[in-house]
This record gives sequence, structure tokens and C-alpha cells, in this order.
Amino acid sequence: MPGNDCSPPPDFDSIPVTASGALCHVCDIVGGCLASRMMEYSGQVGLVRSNSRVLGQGENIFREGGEASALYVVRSGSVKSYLVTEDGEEQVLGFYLPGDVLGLDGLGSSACMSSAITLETTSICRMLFAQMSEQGCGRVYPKLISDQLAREHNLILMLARKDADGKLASFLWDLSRRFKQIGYAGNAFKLSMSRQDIGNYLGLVIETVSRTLTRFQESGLLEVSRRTLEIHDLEALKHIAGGQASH
Amino acid sequence: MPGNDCSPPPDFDSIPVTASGALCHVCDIVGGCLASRMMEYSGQVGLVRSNSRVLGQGENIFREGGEASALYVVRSGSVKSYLVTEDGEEQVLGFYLPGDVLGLDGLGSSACMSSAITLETTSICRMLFAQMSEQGCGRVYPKLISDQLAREHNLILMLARKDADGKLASFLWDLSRRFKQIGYAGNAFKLSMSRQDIGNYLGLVIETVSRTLTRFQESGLLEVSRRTLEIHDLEALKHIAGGQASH
DNA sequence: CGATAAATTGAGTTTTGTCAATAAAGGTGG
DNA sequence: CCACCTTTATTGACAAAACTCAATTTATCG
Repeated sequence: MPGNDCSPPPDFDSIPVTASGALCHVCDIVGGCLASRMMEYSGQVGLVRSNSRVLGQGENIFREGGEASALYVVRSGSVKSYLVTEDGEEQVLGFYLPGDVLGLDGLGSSACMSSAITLETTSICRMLFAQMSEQGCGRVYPKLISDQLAREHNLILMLARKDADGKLASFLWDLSRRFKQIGYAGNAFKLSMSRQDIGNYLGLVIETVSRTLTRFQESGLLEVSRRTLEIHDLEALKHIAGGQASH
Repeated sequence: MPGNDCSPPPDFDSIPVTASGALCHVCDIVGGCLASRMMEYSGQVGLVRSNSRVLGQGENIFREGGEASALYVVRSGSVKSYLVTEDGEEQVLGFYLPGDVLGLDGLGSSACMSSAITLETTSICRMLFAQMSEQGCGRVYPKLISDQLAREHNLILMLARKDADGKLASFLWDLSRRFKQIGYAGNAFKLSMSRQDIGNYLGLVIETVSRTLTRFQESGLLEVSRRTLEIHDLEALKHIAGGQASH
């Protein structure tokens, strides 16, 4: 590292475009690409063009306080969103898998209210607010907003009501459910986030995360080694997780 | 109580209208009424008419799962929003004071994602989504959405990172700030919610809430008796509260 | 004026966090 | 390709915070 060892990590804008100009329906995310849904609603094809890029691990998609100009869809890989407190500490708000939409909290304010960073090599599609204000507002935004609120309600529920076992079980069960939903194996996947990130998200220290996972393994619920996870008893996990929000 | 002792508590719709037909700008909430802001944006006066009612203590404004058709503005009094988990337990999501807007999480979905109930005699103004889709979308909703998200981010931060002292100090400091903002005394006010509600909101049992308040009182930070609160050292309280979200 | 509900206080237990040591994995440069 | 270094994760011993259970006390509402 010659000279400058604190060059800022690259943001979305500094990454070369992968498929510039291609129509967004070439992107075959499960559930349909956001852009193709937009085009359906507007009755116009080709109105919105894709703007997707591949980011390496640990690269910011957007940063708190930066200009909020777009929504971002995860095409592959994974992302964590987080905020930084006044005293400089991080709080993880969520993890995003392929098909998930990021950046909604920039909609209202001109500045981003949170940051997002890739957890591994990740392909991201950007959709500028400006390009979708008409259709987005009436049809797409409301759904995204309620998804986002539901997600946060569940986190609040988890943080306020559950013990360490319940939190971890909820977390793993939710990941499993989501992987399954997008066509991946729900009972065996790689954790793209560190124990530190998991603990931060769940309001636990990493030692508690580690010990709880070990205990889950000892009781035959699952097998875990570093980032590799295999769930053996999804039902038991759901039972330990306890109640979710009912919406 | 002759006969039926489980009649459902009244919802907004069953309460007689107070000022039906009056223009909304008669409502002088600090910061301006939502409806008057709408009218400004649309350039039309008298488009939206007020629909405000007075509810007694413990009456639901809307309920999770019910039809989501409107936003509600607190004119006076106070409200708590909450959700009910699959296993029937309640989670308090927030408290709303005069000027605060409720019901945003109904925007996306057709059904309400949370419930809201009055904590005391409360005057509520209802604004139907249908009456404000045009202007609301472009100008008013985004601001409300980012407010709502900011509110929830702060709660997540509090639940995940703070101990009992930090949570209570944050809670009281936030209430103080908000009362002050709407022109009430920030250092002496009535807590309209029970210890149970406070504990539920903060992820603590009521005994911990009670003990922590007693300890705050013993150290001269404040004086509290039942629902009556007087804050003596707001700065110290803010210090104990620690960092907030920085947006 | 009692009855019921809400809040406080105390004692003891459980859970989770803290501190410290170790182990395993991944990356780097020889 | 291997040794070394750094980062990440695990494990143990102990301390601290919060919870549970139980007993009072204090309001509030018929």
C-alpha cells in the first residue's frame, strides 16, 4: 500500500456499469425485476433501462447523509444496511438477499438515512427515483414501503421480546425462509455476514452468538462451521423462535 | 354490565364527528395541520375537509388487519401504536403526541399493519387516502415515511444497544424534546402511558422500569410520582441516553 | 369505603456481558 | 508452497445486569 492507506472505499458510482442500456427484463430475479414491474404498470416497455454493476466485498452502495437518488435491487450476493450513531457506533438494520430492494428510506428525504455495504461480491441494479416517480408512487412504492416497515417491525419484536436463543432461531429461520423463497436451499446455506454483524443486528455480543450456535449444534438442531450452515430441524428452530409479527 | 360483557371497544368510525365540514385550517396544530399542507401543495383551498372526533381513553383508532383507508393526526391527547404477535403478545411500537401522524403503515397494504389506541381522552383528525392521493404522494407522504422510518430506526438502536438506564433516559429525553417542540413544558409533563407500556416499548419488565425511575429520582435527575414527571437535569439525562441516530 | 388495578420494593436466580486465552482460517510475501 | 501474520471465531471463568417471584403500598373507580 504505497502512500495513501485510507482512500475511501468505492461507492456505486465509481463502479463500471455491467449491462448499461440493456432492458431490465433481461434480469431474471425471482418475483420479477422492479423495473419490469414498473414498465408493466406504465404500459410502456423499454422506458426504464437497467443500470447494474458488480461490486466486490465490503463496498458501499450508498452512505448515510449522501444524496438519495435511487432504489437498488440485489441481483446476486448480499448486502447489510446499517446506521451510525452520534457516538460513532454501528447498528445493523438488516440483511438483503437477491430480489430485495434497498434504499427506500431515501425516498422521503433528499439524504440517505442509512448506509448499505456488500457482504460479498454482489450484483446490484440501480433505479433512479427520477425515472420512476409517476408509476413508482402509485403502484410500486407502497408495496416496498409496507415490506420495509414489516421487516423493521419484526426486528423490533425480536429485539424487545426474545432471549438469545429466540433471536438466533428467528434470525436463522427467517434467512432459511427467504433463501427458499428465491429458489435456493432453505436448509443449507452460507452465512455471508460475520458473527459480529449477527450479534450487532440481534443486540447480542459475539460470544453469545457463538455459544448459542454451539448449543444449537450440540442439541442436533443444526450443524455450523464458520460461515457454513446446515439446518437439521427447521420446525424446532421455528418453535424456539416463537411468534412473529402476524401481518 | 347487563348481558354482553365483551362488546368490542369502539373504533374511530363509531365515534360521533366533532367538527364535520369545517375546513381543516381551523385546526391549529403546531407545524400546521396535514390537511392545510395538502391544500397548499395542491393550490386548492377547501378541498380537504376535517373529520375529527374525540375518543375516550382506551379506544382503538384502527386495528391490525382492518381496512387501511386513512391517515390520522393527533390533535390533542396521546396514542400508542402496537402490534400483536402470532402468540397473542403485544409489542408497543411507539407513542404519538399532538401533531404526530399515524397510520402510515397502511399506505402500502390494504390492511393495517399495526393497531393504535388512545392513552387518554384524545382528539383525532382523519384524512382519507382517497382524498389526498395526488398531492400526498408527491409532497406529503415522502416526509411522513422518512419520519416514520427515523422513529423506528431510533427504537431499534435503543433496543439493540442500550441498557435499562440508557433506554429510560432516551425515552424520557425524547418525550421531553417532543413536548417542548409542540409548545408544552419539556421539563414537566404527565406520562399518559403505564409502566407496563413503557417496559413493553423498551424491552424491559415493569419492575426494571420502576426501579430505574426510582434510581434516577434518588440521584436528583428527576422527580416522579406515578404518572407525574418533573425533569431536573435534562443534560445529564441526555448523557445517560447516549448516542441517537444521526439523521 | 371497599375493591381492583397500578406501581413499588425486596430477595434470589438466571441470563447475558466482560475479560482473557486459545484455536482456526485466510491472506501475504518470501 | 509454506511460514507467518492478521482476522475471525470459540471457549472458559467470572461479574453484572436484568428477570422472576412475592409482598406491600398507593391510586382509582364504583
